[in-house]
Amino acid sequence: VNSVNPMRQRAQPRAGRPTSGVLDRDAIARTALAIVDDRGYQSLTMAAVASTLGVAPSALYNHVTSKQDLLHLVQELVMDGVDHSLFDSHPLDQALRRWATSYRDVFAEHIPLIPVIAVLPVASSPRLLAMYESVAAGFARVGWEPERIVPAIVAIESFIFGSALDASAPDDIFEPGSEAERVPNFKAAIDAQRSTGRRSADAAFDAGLEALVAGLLAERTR
Amino acid sequence: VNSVNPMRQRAQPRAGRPTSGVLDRDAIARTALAIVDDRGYQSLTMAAVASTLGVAPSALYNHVTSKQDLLHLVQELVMDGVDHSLFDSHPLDQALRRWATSYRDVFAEHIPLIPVIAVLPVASSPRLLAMYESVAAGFARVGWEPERIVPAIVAIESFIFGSALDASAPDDIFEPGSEAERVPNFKAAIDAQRSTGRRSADAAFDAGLEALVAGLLAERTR
DNA sequence: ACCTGAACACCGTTCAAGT
DNA sequence: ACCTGAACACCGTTCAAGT
Repeated sequence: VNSVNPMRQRAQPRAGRPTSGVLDRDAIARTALAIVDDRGYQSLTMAAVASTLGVAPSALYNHVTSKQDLLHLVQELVMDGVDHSLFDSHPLDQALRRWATSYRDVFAEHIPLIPVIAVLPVASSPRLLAMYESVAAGFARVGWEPERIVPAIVAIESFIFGSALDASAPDDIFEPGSEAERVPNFKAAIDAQRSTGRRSADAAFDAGLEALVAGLLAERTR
Repeated sequence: VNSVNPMRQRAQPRAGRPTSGVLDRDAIARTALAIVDDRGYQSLTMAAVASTLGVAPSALYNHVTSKQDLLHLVQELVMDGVDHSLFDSHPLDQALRRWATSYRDVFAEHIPLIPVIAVLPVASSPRLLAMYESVAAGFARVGWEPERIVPAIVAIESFIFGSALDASAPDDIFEPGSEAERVPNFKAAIDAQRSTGRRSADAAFDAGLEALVAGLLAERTR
């Protein structure tokens, strides 16, 4: 309005290319992860990421193509917590257990990434690809038939994703309530499990992982 | 505007209580399911349900408390496709296979319901409760220790949900692309699996289900 | 009791204008 | 090349007004 207005000198950035690059994909990804870690996925909006970085939401689109793309970046960071280091130094069953447990624990904290990773082409995720190579090598080393390796990996991964989902649910969802006397077998099973003092999600993960690993590694004669 | 305007006589409903009850929870649920079945979950909006029923979106809130509540109703309809009828007439392993397969097939078509059902209190879903009773009775009948039944059910269910997610993914996501020579074991496993001609999701479900059922039903001596 | 219509508080995303 | 700011096309949900 006033061309000599001293307010023209401002701390706030104006439109136009900034002198220093304020944004890049890595900074955006880390900011997104920080938001998720302390406020959860429902708080992860493009506006929240932008405001944390001190830019307008539209500025993000110079670096990421979409929110889906942003979630891919977060997934890549989060995959760091999955431990597939044991496959070249330990027995297969031990390496599988360690891998599966760390994988479940990571994704139990990142449920909304599960649908993202499930449809993500592995070629676009270096860490996912490195993980699959480690696990595949672990199976190959003990002489598995090549065509059975991918199904085994996918089966364990499916169990992991389902278990992560389950681990994030409240503890009391199995309470049959007023219908208890109409489902006596289920009610008895619930009460018996609860009396062990363990979370049913944890007991289920342990029992399922043992069964799956034992079942897969057992010699088959069909 | 004009008090003698003949347009006051209209086909469109006005505000106020209609002479016949046009809406109820069941009609809303069936309309929602119909939209999902032929246009998918991304088309399931409160506005779409309302417009199909010929009402304003806000009218739905006289019958459902939220979209989450609407999804519960859809889940209840969809659970009808899960077959838990074999547990009182067939061997446990056969009943488990039939149950798991139908359960996976249903939820592969209803992926967005998986997070809904994972946190849904069973007391609020009669069909979910009936299903758990059947499965629990199946385990009890063959003499399982009561405290092991719920973990076994939850483990299989976790595998089912993960497998449903996996079944909905595109077929070519495992293609390592330009990174192929850096992941030789994984590449070889992918090629070997593909040469079998089966979808890896289906091979994984079969292998995993066999391993899980065999592993769970095997006598344990720890 | 149960509808309409207007409004609210968000979303992700696009794009012209600026430097 | 990379930012701002305005705008768009949605969402789910609330609520006063009406019958």
